Amino acid sequence: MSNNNTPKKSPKSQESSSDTDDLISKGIEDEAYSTFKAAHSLSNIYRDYILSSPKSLGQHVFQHSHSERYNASKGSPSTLQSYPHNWLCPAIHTEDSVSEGNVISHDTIEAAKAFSHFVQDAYALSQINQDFIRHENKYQLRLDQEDLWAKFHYLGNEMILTRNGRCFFPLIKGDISNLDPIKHYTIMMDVVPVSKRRLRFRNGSWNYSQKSEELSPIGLYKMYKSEEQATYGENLMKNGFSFAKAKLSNDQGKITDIDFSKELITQVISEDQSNHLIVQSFYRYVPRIHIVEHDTKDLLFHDNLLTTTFTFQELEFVGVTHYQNQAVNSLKKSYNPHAKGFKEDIAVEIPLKDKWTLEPPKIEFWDLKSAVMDGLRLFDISRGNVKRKRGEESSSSDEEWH
DNA sequence: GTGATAGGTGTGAGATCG
DNA sequence: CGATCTCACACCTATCAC
Repeated sequence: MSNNNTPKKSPKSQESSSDTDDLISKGIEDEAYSTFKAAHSLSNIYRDYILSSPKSLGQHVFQHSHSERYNASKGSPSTLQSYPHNWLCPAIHTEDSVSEGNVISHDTIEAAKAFSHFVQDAYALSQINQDFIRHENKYQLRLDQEDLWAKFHYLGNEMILTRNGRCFFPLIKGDISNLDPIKHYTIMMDVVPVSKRRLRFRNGSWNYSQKSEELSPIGLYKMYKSEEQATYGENLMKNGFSFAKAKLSNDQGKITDIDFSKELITQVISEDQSNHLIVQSFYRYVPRIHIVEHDTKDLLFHDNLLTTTFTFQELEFVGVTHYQNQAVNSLKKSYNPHAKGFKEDIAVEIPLKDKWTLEPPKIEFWDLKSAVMDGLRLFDISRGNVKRKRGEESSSSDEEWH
């Protein structure tokens, strides 16, 4: 695409796909067009939410605005509407268009505005549906080897990353109760960044790196299905769930970019069938476990799928290629049966307790699309942040992040 | 129970990167 | 030159067929 024709119509999401095609045929400068396309696609998704599921969208926007508070001087959902459009859509702009001072086309800005209008509409709807936001979770999720997770968390857990993928240890598996025995459920997991900045292990503890490090984009955000595919609640309650085959990899060659022209949810959940979750070393992540409820055996992405998300802070880990903390290394060797050959006689120093238990998890109740969008947003922020120029580092602390 | 095979571990030397 | 990554390796468990 090389000519300079700019479309006269603003790319509002109400436009049909033929309008989009029209824009393509008229031609827009490459980078601006890809940005516009992403924004346009997001606008459509938000419009769909408003039309089909105002309640769940309200919840998502509440989460969205709430967690974006580090961008605002003082953030709360009630201040959302008072912010300018570009505050509401940080994920729309490509890093290059913003951080390197390139001119953003009129179309990009219009698309961004269209997007944020929908966000604002959705937020207004959420005000009417506060009861949904206050929904009380009914499921109960228990992790296996709770005590072990708690001990690793006490030390500051690390997970080894390899090109070919390395399993989590302890394994992420457990039991669920209070499901409807005759309904279908799919259990999913994603791994999202907790910190915006790179870490270093110095003098026996993890600290945030002082250097402004240029890191490659993290790439693919992925929602990983458990080994138990869609099944009846009865089976899940009997057999539990397991992510024992999920592996962590640092091989960015395995990353495929998300194509915003496709149906986003379908793409994120079903296209990549490998068991690899790609993360970067020396960043802190946390796995989230999602219980997705659906009426039929097939997981229909376009339906309004009730999703309950559990985040245990004790599952946080730093991705590493070699263990940094000797105590974590020793504890892994003590408990992982596959590392028996390296087991040491010296016990790791951990305070004695009657029982090591987990804190109650953070529970979010929304629909699957919102959960996926939230995961994408977290990765986008991480990506945008590492590309930020020196001196433009957000003044927000990482304590604010979580 | 036994043996074969596949695959999950941490190790450490050397390679690579900035 | 230090920090980080890669790979082959020994050692182990898990699974399967017999």
